[in-house]
Amino acid sequence: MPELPEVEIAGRNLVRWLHGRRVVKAEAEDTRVFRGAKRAKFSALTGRLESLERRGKYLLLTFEGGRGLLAHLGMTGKFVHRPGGVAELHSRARFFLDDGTVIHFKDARLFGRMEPVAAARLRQLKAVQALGRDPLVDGLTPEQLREALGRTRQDLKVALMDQGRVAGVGNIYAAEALFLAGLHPARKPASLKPEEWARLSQAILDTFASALAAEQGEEPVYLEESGSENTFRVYGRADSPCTQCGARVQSFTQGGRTTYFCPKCQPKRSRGRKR
DNA sequence: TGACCCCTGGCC
DNA sequence: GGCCAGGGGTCA
Repeated sequence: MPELPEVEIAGRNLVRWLHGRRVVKAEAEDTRVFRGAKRAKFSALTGRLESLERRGKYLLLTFEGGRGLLAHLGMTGKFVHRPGGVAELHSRARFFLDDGTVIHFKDARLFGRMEPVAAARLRQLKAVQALGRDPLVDGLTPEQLREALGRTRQDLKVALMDQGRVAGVGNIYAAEALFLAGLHPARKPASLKPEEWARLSQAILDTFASALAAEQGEEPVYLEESGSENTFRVYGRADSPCTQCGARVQSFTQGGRTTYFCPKCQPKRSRGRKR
């Protein structure tokens, strides 16, 4: 399931696959992925891809002729590039290219979103306007992170996952970044010291950077898909020994989602960190 | 802020 | 057979 790094890779793949090629036909299934948007509008997404931008977990695509597409992968969405004439399980929309290949948008659970809209309106869409700072696009200094999270009374991890504060951090990378920073997920943002903001902003950037470096594959594999392996430091490791200190990793529910953390590496009380 | 909803599939 | 899942949206 895609968070910022996976969406970034999806965008890079699309750009690569469409480079120097044209979409000769676009077609979509009648699914809730299109949120009531007219399928005919999707069919109009032909020609060259003029630009592609990622904001948080959203992709903003502009095709020639001023036609745009807002895409969100949801929990199980992905783009794949296939030879023509190959059926693809859960394919919800397809771009047929002038070299005979096909780009499928697959989505088993239909939590994804594909919204054809005039390119000029892409950035004005409410979903895009509501996004907070994107760490990779806009940068993320300790001060900017504190500015984005510091005034809420939500738990630190819940605030981190709020797309209106920082865009692109989901459940997995929130857990990973907090572990890297040595911060308990239930800390209150107001209690963080300057050095803790610094550790956290750096941890977010590092977590994304290493995920991006590891995911330079042709095709994304999400955790929980068959054949996938848990390479995360704490995420999904409840009751297993911490990869850093050996203490038992714990989990609890926070904001409706499961949080994983190491009680020893991420103490509830603020404390200096050994170096 | 929290509860529930949308869906299907994989795992125990 | 039941539980769980990394997304967001909406409602009270």
